[in-house]
Amino acid sequence: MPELPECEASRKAVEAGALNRTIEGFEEHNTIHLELPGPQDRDRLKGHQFTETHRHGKHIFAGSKSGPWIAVHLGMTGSLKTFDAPRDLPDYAHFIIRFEGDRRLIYYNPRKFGWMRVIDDPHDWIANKDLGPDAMEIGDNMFADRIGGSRGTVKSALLDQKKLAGVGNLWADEALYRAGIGPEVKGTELGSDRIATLYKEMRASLQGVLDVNADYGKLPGDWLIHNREEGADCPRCGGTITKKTVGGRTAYFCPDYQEAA
DNA sequence: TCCATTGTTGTGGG
DNA sequence: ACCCACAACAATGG
Repeated sequence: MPELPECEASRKAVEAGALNRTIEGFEEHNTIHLELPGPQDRDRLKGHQFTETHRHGKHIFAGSKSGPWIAVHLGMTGSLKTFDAPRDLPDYAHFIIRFEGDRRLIYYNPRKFGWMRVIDDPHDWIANKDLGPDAMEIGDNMFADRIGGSRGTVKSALLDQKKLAGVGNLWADEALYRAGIGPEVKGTELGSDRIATLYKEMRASLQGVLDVNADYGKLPGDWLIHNREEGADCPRCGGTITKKTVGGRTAYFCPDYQEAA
């Protein structure tokens, strides 16, 4: 799932392979129902270069001081990669920006939930979107206010992009697991100690995934990510991993390791 | 056939 | 007015 660390891996791919080259053209394949830049926006991009990238939560941006920017949302299955004149692209390489020298930036998205738009400025755009602070940028006090002040479940609060941008279903579960907090605990039931623990463990979860560039196979075996199956043994206490819908999403957690209230 | 995933949107309750 | 919960929607493969 492209959450903050996976989006960061895509941002890095853009940073490494798609900067400082003039945009020459576009290709698209099987793009029905996928929101992409239209003819006018493509004309705006053509002839410009991307010179910098930015990421906020699950949104990725590329552009330059004076030129247009692209804003990208990867939905649930998207990714960005660069190639030199690739052949044999899969069907889900839906949109391609072609730069000088045959370099290509490819927007993959098998499930087609997601989009790419052309915008003027990422910081203005973020400010107008009612997005919360990035989960790796937010400070401990603001985290405590936003998550601890939530009357709903702590899991719903972590997933709310207006409170905190970047955490999705997988890493919300991982953070709660590490913190020993049940997903159905209310934000307002968390004391300052447990909020502080959750803040620390959320950062540790995200940083751990960032450190392996979102290659899950490189994460330690005692992470919940490797045990997201009903009835699996909890790698930390020997309890049983349980599956339950919380806040409309599937939560996996260990009722023994994670306190209910 | 149903389920899983995401953000958005609309509705309704407190 | 605000906060929160829930359902529906989009595409697709398992």
